[in-house]
Amino acid sequence: MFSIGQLSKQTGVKVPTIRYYEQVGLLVSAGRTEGNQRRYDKEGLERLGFIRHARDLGFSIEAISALIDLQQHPDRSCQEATEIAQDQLADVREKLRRLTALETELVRISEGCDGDGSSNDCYVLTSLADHRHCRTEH
Amino acid sequence: MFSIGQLSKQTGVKVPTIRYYEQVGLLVSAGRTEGNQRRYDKEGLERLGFIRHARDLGFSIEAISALIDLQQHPDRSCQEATEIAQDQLADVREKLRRLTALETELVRISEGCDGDGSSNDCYVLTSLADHRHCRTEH
DNA sequence: CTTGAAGCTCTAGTGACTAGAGGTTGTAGA
DNA sequence: TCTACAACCTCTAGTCACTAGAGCTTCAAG
Repeated sequence: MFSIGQLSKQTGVKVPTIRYYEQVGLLVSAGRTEGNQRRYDKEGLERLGFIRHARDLGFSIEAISALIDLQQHPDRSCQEATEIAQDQLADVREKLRRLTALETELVRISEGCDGDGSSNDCYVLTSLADHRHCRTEH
Repeated sequence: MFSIGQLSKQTGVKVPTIRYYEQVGLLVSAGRTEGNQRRYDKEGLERLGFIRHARDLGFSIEAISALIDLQQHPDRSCQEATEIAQDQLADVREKLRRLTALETELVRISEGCDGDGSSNDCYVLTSLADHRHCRTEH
């Protein structure tokens, strides 16, 4: 049996975050000692590991809830799980596309200015003032 | 002179967002009509355009505040502006790095599963349950 | 002069936590 | 067995950048 602090160390999830996950229903309410402190078993540890990993991959709390539901109903087709993962992938790809465009613009903006001179004619500022200078859509 | 609605249409920034920008000090308080409605001139329009563009590029409200301060003190060196832009670029690059790793994992996870079978042995779920399957750091 | 779109302020909600106050429990060492 | 104190508890409020809604007032076209 682990205390919340031990669970935190093993998973890398901060203590208040673990309590938050319980509050929003992502973790089942843990058992308690007589003095009202949370105690976790191996299952709790694994569950939190799953959540941690999914959060690292950018899944929302809502999506993770749905995935956990699926885990607990092994009779249901895993098509839903695949859909959630593919939605997430589409999301990540869209973000990549946008960030790549932003990188292009930021490089252009940063390189135009050598850091000398007054901000009067600073390339960073004039670039930001006028979208028409941009090479990409964003 | 423009009403807040006209300003919104011209810049693509929503009306409540414009009021929010004023509230947090990003936009100088607009002049008002006798009936207390906001009226903007060309300068207000340009300022909001600047903010819009910088937000699109991912700059925080705080960073934009700093950039606007610099615009209003043309005597100050633009080194600060360049620094802000380069910080933002570093930030974007870090996000790109992480997202690229996530994309790799998500492709691996999504492709492992054909959507058939029960969630009992769904590859998506087992992959998320065990970080050790991952090919990349994240 | 009427109508209704557009404006106003204020409060509260979003997601995923994080921080702090103020009190209680568990446990290691004396 | 006692004592210290780290770790735990709950609760409220704050973060960021908005967004939504209630309930009211003003502007401008017909």
